[in-house]
Amino acid sequence: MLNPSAADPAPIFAALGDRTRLALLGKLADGQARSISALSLDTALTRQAITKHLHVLQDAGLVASLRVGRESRFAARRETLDEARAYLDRVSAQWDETLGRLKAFVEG
Amino acid sequence: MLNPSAADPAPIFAALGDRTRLALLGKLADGQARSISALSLDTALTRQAITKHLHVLQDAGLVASLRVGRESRFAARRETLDEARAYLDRVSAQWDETLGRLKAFVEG
DNA sequence: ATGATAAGCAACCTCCTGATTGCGCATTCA
DNA sequence: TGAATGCGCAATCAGGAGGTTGCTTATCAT
Repeated sequence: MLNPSAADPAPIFAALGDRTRLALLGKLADGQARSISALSLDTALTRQAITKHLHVLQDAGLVASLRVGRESRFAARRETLDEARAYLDRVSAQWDETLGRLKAFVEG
Repeated sequence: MLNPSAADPAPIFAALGDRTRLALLGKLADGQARSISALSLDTALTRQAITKHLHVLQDAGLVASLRVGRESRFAARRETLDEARAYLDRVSAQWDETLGRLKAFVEG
């Protein structure tokens, strides 16, 4: 299985837990693949910093890369984000089954 | 506004990006409030380690604590998890608007 | 062939994180 | 009152995260 963190969503959330990386995902949200240089524009960070962040996203499965000529293009991956969504939905559903939470909070 | 990270979901995801903390949220998923000691059972970690993780979750707004006698009880907070869900849903919806992503991935 | 552009690699640095240990304080119970 | 329980605080430590700089390699255009 090449899919990273199939049954452990923590690495996915960890990858999402950074402003810069969320911004990168935002830039890739239109579905277009972009080179590292393109993704480094409008950023205070260096190209290498962006590269590292992209690799973190890639290790988490949130983006995929493809080398085209001298540039390597990154695109967002749908599946992994859906994994994270599914996990939160599951937790949320579990919480839904328990009412009177505030009551229990006081009474223990 | 006391609500942490109202417009910046990164800290929420960062808090979720740890196995131990996800496990803690799992234990609290039944809506019951639990003491630190109770949450430290069935764990290889020390009580202090659990305490730190709980504070991380609290700073992110994912749990709330209440001191009762000599114990401090933690309970899951619904709102912040919903924030994270809403964010992922927004991103996902944005991605939905763009078809032919794989096509664009090659063509750039 | 030459120069510019895109990216990779490696070393380095600072700061944060996860975790431990040791101790002290408050609360409950016998 | 005295012992046990639950917790907080502080110091400490190893390792990883985020970021930079410097250099090299590959590709494209002229």
